[in-house]
Amino acid sequence: MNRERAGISPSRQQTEQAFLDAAERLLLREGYATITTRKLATEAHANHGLVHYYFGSMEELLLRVLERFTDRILTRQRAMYADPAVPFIEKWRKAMDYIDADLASGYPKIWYELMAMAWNNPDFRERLMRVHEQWDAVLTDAVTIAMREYGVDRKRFPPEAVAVLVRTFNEGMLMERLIGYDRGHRALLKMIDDLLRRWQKESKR
Amino acid sequence: MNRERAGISPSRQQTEQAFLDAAERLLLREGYATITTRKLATEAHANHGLVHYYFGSMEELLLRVLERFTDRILTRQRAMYADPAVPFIEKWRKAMDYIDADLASGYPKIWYELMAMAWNNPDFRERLMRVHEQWDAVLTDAVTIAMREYGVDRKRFPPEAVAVLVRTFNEGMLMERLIGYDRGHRALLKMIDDLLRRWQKESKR
DNA sequence: GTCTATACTTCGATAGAC
DNA sequence: GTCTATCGAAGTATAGAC
Repeated sequence: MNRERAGISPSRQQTEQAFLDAAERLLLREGYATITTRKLATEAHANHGLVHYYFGSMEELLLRVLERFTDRILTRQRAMYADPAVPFIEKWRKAMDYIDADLASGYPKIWYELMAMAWNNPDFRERLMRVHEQWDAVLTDAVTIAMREYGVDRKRFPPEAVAVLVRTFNEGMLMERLIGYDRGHRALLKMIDDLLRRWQKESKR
Repeated sequence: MNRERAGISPSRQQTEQAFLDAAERLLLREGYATITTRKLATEAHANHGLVHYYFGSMEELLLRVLERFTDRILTRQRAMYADPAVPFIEKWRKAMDYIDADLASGYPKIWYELMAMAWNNPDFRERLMRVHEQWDAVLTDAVTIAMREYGVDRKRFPPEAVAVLVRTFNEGMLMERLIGYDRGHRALLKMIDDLLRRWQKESKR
């Protein structure tokens, strides 16, 4: 008897989502390696037989987790960077504010667990490459506009390259924080903020 | 009969190393999640009972892998960056040359598998924090000297922050390559090389 | 649709033969 | 020191009861 006695039986949709939610919590707490159908079912307050009935296998379920999770992230990133009217420095600061909130919510841990699965799974790898492509497009656009806005020399600092720098240093920084290491992170973020502020000010003259 | 018939029985030392080598190969090929004592023993051409006899448990064995691997990396990094007489651009280019060679040899994959284990294991995390500290010290020193050499404004670009940027963007870039994504990487490396070359030339005048 | 019972496999770990 | 046999636990997956 896993469900509340007085409650109405949840729909299949709801139970599926409960499984996906539970899988994210397990990725956050223990990592992908130790997830089993039984543990997942317990976490989701559902029956472990349903995992196979709904998803076929754990592998399929985790692929669904990946898709749902990356959809969510991409939507947010697009919303954050898309508006060309917003000065880049504001987008940047908002993104940096997200870092702390995200670490508290566990987003990065889930993201990197999915990445780690992709290192050893072609289906996951394929999906994550597409996500990176889209994330790349959004960020490159924003950086291109920002550099025009700030009048930075596009020969010396190609927007494409700068966008990659931003993307990769973020990925590296978050990964370091997953092992509890953040030496110099604050100094780096301050350096970048100072730089953006200076450009922002100079471009207004 | 796992060993060659004509050969002399290998020493315990040799067999231990064979286990550690085999573990690295499995990390490279399949990731940490699927390593078992039996698979490891097959890969090492040894008996799976010896894993427990020598190391106590798979956990202990993998911790030994972590220690041996990170020792190797730190030694190389120190050798590469330590000499203050070598111009920074030469160190940098050597480091960038290593990237391709390393990816071919599988070093980064092993490194990130160990990182992924650390996300869910306090002992691993502790060890990797110390490695990052030492790596940080080496790189910060090298960057500090380089920036003095190149006469870069240390107020705007604190060496500590620059070192973190270099470290993190490298980590992020390598991680992207593990999923087969490298869009813009070449452009970014070229941008940095151009910058260093310009500084190098200007500083000689 | 949901859940339990069960088949089958594989794991870590160890006892005991050699 | 090395290897095999084996234990008990836990896994995936499914058949069949409800």
